Formats: sequence, C-alpha cells, structure tokens
Amino acid sequence: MGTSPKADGRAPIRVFASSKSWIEGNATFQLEHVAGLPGVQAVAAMPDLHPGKFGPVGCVILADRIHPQLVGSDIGCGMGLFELDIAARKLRLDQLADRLHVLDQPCDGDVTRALADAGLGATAFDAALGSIGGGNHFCEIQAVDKILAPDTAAQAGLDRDHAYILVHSGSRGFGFSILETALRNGQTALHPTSDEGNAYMSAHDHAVQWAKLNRRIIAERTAVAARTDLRLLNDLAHNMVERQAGATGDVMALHRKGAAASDRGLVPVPGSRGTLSYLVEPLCEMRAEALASLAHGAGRKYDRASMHGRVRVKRSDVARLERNPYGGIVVCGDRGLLAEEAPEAYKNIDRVIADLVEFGLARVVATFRPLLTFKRAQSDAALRESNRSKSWKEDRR
DNA sequence: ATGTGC
Repeated sequence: MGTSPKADGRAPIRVFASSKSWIEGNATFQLEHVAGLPGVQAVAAMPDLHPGKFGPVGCVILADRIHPQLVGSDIGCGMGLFELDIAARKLRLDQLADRLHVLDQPCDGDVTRALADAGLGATAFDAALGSIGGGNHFCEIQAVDKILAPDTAAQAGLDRDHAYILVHSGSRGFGFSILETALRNGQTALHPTSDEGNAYMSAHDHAVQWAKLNRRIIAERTAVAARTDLRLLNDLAHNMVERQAGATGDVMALHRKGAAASDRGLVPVPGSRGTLSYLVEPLCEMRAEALASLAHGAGRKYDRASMHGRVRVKRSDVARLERNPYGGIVVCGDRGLLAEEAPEAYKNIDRVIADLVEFGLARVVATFRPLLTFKRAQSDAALRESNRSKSWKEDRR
C-alpha cells in the first residue's frame, strides 16, 4: 500500500492492494485523474481496481461536492445475499435452470404492491423490476463451501447445508435516466446541500431503493422457482454516493464506485462465475483510512472487447463456459456475453480477499461455491427483435 | 451499465 503525497492539488490516494495484486496501468492513471477532480479530498482504492468508463471501478472518493459521473449510470447496483429454506443437495438444478427462464419475462405478480410495500412511488421503469439486466449482472444459487468464522456465521444464522442466492443487479433504466438528466443539465459537480444537489440525491436514493427491491424480487422469483422460502442475509449497494458530516461540520459526499460499505453488516464479495464467492466481516481498525469501504468483487482483468479475441465462442467453448469448475451450470443465452464474462476475464478473488485480510480490513466468515448461475438468457439480437415487435404492436394500437 | 441503433 502506498499513500501518495499531495501534489499538483491532487487528493491523497490510499491503495489497499499488495504488490501481488495486479492493477492495470490505466486504472492507476484514472485513479490519479479522479483524485484531481474538483473538491476531492481523499481517495481509497481496493485490490479489485480496474479501468471504468468515467474513472476506475473499485474505489471510494470523498469530496466536498457530488460528482454524478463517479456514481455512474447504474445507481444502487449491488449485491443481495439470501438464504433459501432448503438444503443445497435437495435442489434439482437442471429443473431449476429451466424454471429460472421466467427471469427474462416481466413479473406477472403485483409489482405495484411490492413498490408500495417498499414505500416507493411509480417510475417509468417499473416494468424492468425483477429483471437481472446485462453485463456482469447475475443471479447465482450457491452452496456453503467452508465456514471459517463459526461464531460470526452462527450469529448471522448461516446454515452450512442450506442453499443461498447471490443477486448482482441494479436500477436498470432508472439510474441510467437519472445520470442522463444530470449530465444534460450540465450537472457534473453539485454542492451537497444545493437545490440541484438535493434533487440529485433524492432521485439517487430512490434508485438505490429501487435497485435493492429489484434484487429482492429477483431472489423471490428464484425462491418460487425452487418452491421454497427465503431470508435476507444482507444487501449492499456498491455504486452510490452518500452525504456525511465533514471534519469541520460541512457536508461531504462519499462516492462508492464499485466498493461495498464496511459499516453495515457482513459483505458478500463475489468471485467470477467460475470461482468461490466470499462472505466477509468488515473490521474497524482501518475503516476510516479505507473510507468505510471494501472491495466489491474480483474486478476485471481484461476488458470486454478483448475477451472476444481471447475466448472463441464456438460450440465447444460455449459448452465449456456453460459449466463451472465445481460442476455447476451457467445459463447465458448470449454467446457474446458468455465470452465477455468468462471467468478468465476476472482477477483472482482469493488474492483480492487476501489483500483485504492482510490490510486488516476484513476477515473471512464463509466461502460459497456456485451451483447455478443465471445471466441474461436472451441474446442481444433476440432482445432487439422482441423489443421491435413490442413497439410494432404499440404503434398499431 | 443502458425499455442498448443506423
């Protein structure tokens, strides 16, 4: 770890990655750029740091103003971990894989009721509630691999025999539209208590709650497919900004750009879809230095575009990518996405976790192995075709 | 990441 001296008006950067964790040069370059943005006072980087569209993913930025671009378009994106009320060995995974295709259809249940129960008003994007989305988003059925902190695991009610669901999804078109509106109005930096700042935060917080509900509904649909009940272990957003009191009483903005909060319970840290995932307990000692945050996953090693060259998406490769090394199933109808999201596109999650442990940021509670990973099942072409036919029907009315 | 485009 190094703390850069404050030079060129750049905020100090603290990197919680050992020399064993490979970090791409462009990610470091982006990190330095972000540290030089207006009003930035401190930056913390996690071992899963990798280049992003606007600044690197896997970092935390404390500033005296809100930078909507740092939060990005998927406001409220995060991880929900749920326990299913069924033993993992009792699941019929092939059957469940078939049934989970309902996740590609809109909810047929009463989404209005779910929104009302969550205290949320209607949005123009509610038809997408309960859908996973694309990119690195997934819904994964897991089994406990090892419990490494039995006391903490027992406190959380973890049962080594039960199946678990880890949902990675966000606010779909809703968060996207909020960023779009902010940028259209030229709002690249907002004072936290200005009218514009308040309006952004209000829309942002709505999207954070919407995304959390989205993960809940995805998990509930999965539980229905498995004919069982579920219980929430924890749900944490890793793309978000929150206001907090600064040292001199002024209001600051803490941006988590692909980083999980370390002050609100156990943190699920997913690996790639071909590795173990972790549940970790944040430790307090270095919390302030790490800006109250932890790594949010393995982090990409190769960008999406380059994966198309690295992984040939022939039939034999598809067959390989549709299984994981644990004998589990990966459902992803989109060949291109399958290549982009191949496990080899990601850094080693064990190394990322080892760094968190070595820096005293967390300890491992349990590991989970993937049994069934569900990603967007329809290809791009199929989705476009389906949208086209929908709008054609609307045009005809 | 995106009710993801000419």
